[in-house]
Amino acid sequence: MKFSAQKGTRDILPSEVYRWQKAEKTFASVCHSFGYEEIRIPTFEQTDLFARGVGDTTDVVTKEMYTFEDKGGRSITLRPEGTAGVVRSFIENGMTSLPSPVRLFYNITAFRYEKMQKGRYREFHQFGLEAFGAEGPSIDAEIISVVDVFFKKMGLENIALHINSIGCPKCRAEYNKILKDHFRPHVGEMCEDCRERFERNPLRMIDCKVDGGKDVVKNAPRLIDYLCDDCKAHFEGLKSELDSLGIKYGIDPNIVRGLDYYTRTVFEFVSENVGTQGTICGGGRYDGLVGMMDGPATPGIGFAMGVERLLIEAEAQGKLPEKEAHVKLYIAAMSDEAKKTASKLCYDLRLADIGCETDLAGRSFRAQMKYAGKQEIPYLVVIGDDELASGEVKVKNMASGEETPVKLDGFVEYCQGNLA
RNA sequence: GUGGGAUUAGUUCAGCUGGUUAGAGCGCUAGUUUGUGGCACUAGAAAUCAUGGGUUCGAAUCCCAUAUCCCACCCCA
Repeated sequence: MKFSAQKGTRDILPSEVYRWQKAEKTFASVCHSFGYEEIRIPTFEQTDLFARGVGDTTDVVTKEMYTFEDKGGRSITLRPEGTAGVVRSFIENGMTSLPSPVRLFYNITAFRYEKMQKGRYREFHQFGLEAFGAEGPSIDAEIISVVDVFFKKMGLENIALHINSIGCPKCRAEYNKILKDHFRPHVGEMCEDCRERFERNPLRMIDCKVDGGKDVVKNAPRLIDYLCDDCKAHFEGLKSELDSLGIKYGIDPNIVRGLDYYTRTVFEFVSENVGTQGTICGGGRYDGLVGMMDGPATPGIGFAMGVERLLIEAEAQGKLPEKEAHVKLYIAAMSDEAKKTASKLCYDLRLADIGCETDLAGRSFRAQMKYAGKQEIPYLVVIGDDELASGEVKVKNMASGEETPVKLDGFVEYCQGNLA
């Protein structure tokens, strides 16, 4: 019986983990530069949190959650996204009384039971952030610019930003009526899902891939044309802030977002390179969510970015980072006596944060050289009888072939200053 | 949940219409006399041909089922 990684999960091996580390470091640093602080939340929560927070009619909640009963009889769910947990933590830990906006970012794994394909896994990684307590459109522009700056720091270009407004409960109720009036005569011709959507959430009929080509859908009234005055002003405000930041965007009235908590601003960063799962990053405002979770009414906004998709995009754009050499120096030893010296030297180097290796396998000198070459270790030192006698070694730069004599006494100090 | 394609050494693949001991490149191990790597040469390890059935004198090859992977629908990050 051979074990294998479970469907929809994958190992991130040393040969690619450095890409993840680069992205994680960059994301954290960009977030910090905007005043966002990292939060780490639990991997699982009580099931109701997601049912209420994400919306109990959404696909994510109805068919994609990893839910189980624990030994104490509690219904537990592996988080399918980050926002609900962060909101819970925000309320539970009294962050509502912190000066606003409260800015939080996170780097999490999330779990959805889905049929996998390109850029879509059952266990996947998200970078995300949430900002609480800011009502005006400036914060909307700010979190969009976090993504924009992050992409730039990753060297990525041409990832299209689409924005839309889906209004507040007030204008949405109004619009739903108008939309239903529009679709009512045609419901019979629409797909099964749409007939269901007509009752539950007519907004989503516009987004339908099956009926999308039909005139009824194309000519459907757009929510964005029926926003209330406040929502309209908010959206205009966002556009003008983005303009003044020089961030390009397109308005896509079809962005609906499948999570129930969104209000007003919704946006996506979309790429052609990721397959049909083109959305690298999606987010929006959720002004009702904190209140819905029994916290004090607090506006909120956030986004989540699919790290797998981000890295697919980086690869497509040829912007994967260089792998850095953790081991800087190889010490080849020619005798048992030399090996003792080499081991001690390595020990001291490591205390000084300098990565190094020496032979453990009892390999021949030649084989040691071969190993160091294959590992592409950038510097080499040979220790034999001559070196032991003279107390001096030659540090060879493998790229240039250049050799520098260095006394064993003070060797660590030399390495600290001179190994690139 | 619905479709399409795939599954042969660690890895990337070859193996024609079923015919004796299943191959290659890369990688790995060792060696090419213990003083300078990547190259080259030599040798070696490594595959119950995804799993389970079936057809056949004979199956990696044909059929069925299952699993997994990839892609699309759907949904989303």
